[in-house]
Amino acid sequence: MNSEKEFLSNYRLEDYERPSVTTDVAAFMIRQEEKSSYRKIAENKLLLLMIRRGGHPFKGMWALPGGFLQKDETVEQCALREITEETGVTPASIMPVGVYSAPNRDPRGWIISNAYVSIISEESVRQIGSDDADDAQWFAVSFTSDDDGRYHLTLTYGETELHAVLEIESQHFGRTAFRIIENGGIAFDHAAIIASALSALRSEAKNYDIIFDFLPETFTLTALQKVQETIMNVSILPANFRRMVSGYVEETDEFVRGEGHRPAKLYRRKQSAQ
Amino acid sequence: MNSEKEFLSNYRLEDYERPSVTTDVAAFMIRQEEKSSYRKIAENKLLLLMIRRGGHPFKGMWALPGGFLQKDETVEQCALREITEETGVTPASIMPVGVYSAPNRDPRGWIISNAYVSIISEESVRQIGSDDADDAQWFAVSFTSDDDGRYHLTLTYGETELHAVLEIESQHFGRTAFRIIENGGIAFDHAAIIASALSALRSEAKNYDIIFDFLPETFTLTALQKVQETIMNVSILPANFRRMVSGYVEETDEFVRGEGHRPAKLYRRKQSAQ
DNA sequence: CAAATAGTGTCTCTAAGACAATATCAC
DNA sequence: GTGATATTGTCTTAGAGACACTATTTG
Repeated sequence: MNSEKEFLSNYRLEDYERPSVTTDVAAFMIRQEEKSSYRKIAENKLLLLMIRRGGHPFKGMWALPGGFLQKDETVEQCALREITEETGVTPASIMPVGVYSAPNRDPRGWIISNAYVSIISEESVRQIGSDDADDAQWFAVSFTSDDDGRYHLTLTYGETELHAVLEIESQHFGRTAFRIIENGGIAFDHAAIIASALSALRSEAKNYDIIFDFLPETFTLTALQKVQETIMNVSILPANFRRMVSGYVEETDEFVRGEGHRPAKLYRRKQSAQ
Repeated sequence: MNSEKEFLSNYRLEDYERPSVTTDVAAFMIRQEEKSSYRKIAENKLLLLMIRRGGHPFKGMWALPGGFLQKDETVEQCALREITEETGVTPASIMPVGVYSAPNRDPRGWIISNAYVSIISEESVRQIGSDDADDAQWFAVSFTSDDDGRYHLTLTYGETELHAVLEIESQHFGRTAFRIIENGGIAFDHAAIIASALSALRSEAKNYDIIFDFLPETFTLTALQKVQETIMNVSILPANFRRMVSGYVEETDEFVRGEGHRPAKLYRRKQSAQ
């Protein structure tokens, strides 16, 4: 009969084969485009951070930022660390989207990935600036479904356009897992991760949980509405949007002036549970 | 300059330290209790499968069924395999609830766990029977919150009562992650996994996605309502429940007779997307 | 008939969508 | 004043909760 102490000192985890564990992070940001004319409102674009792979495998293709789990951290901390290393910015929010563990998903061997989605405000990126080499870029995202139940993910940066085709594999919680039909030049199974991350983003945006993370501390309700419309890919009547978020925001005394029309009151997120 | 082939043949994953990866599964079942009197309807109990640990660490304490990930399977397949090995039954449904990777969560070393929740119908268990040793048992589950924002998880089997206290750590999607205040005799961090699994179960039950998995192919609407009430821990007016699920079910020609009151029509789940 | 569940009809209330109207600035 | 956005008010409609009522069986 062993004591627990004896047992543990004799225990050899190394006797069993183990996978390598990584995290891959889909980091999203919303950028205001150029105003088409003064006094018109700026359009928003949803952007995703991608890294061009410098080495094999999938050399030269684009992939999500990610890296190996270290012994002294949780997978969530690992995901945060990856984004901070890559952008210099700590994300406003981060959440898991799934585990990818198909035996042949990585040609280097047995590697399973914990996928996360994170949100970065444009403001924080502007403050830090970007000293990235040109191997890290923000791609504009488009994600739509056609009549055949297929989903089209298009990432655009300058002349580069990556177009992946996917279909639904399973649905749990508000989340959807996808199967890749064409990876469109996106490395590994990352096209599926990105699609799943987008569906997670939309699911969370439904109850206004995460849209604030794209904006600075204070914001106009119109700016908040544009974020919601950009993520959900819908358009909302201002009167209805204001009523729906009214429980989640509180007024400040500040106004935004000088835009060529009626000044807009600045709001901040209400902390109390609605 | 290497070719991809050369690169891969020289690649040594073993150069990096790797964690062991397990899955732990919270398997739920709903059992009809004895009728208090003839012609009265039977009450339901929510049950959770637990295993008494035969070895160190946490020897003699109760834990979720689980095991190490094998090289030729996904984590989801691993979870399915564990439940089938333990019960002889393939779950009607299975879904992920989170990854547990705190560095010191397992005294044996660096072990991260993929947690799943699965649903088993009482019918399937009754058909297979249980040849388990007495180290695998179904515990009755109670999960409530008090006014201080604390959550109380109570597992009962015969004389054995395990009572854990938890609080909310984070909320994403419909899911909630918990922090353990007292583990109540539940091994590892499994009390937190169970709490999270229950919140996942409730979240999924909201839109009637999983309640059918607790029942046989055909069922009465009252039986379906009892399942919903048991999981959500609420009571619903029959008229309203019938209206709400009407889009998810379709009639059969069968009736249940001989219960001392008006016969109930049997329904089955409607396959078409509502 | 009594006890019990099965099943239907309808009133109310809330929240979301549609739309009209007013307010306020920069030029 | 004009062009643009900011903000408010209200009509309509869909869906959930409450509740009263009818239907059908076994003993």
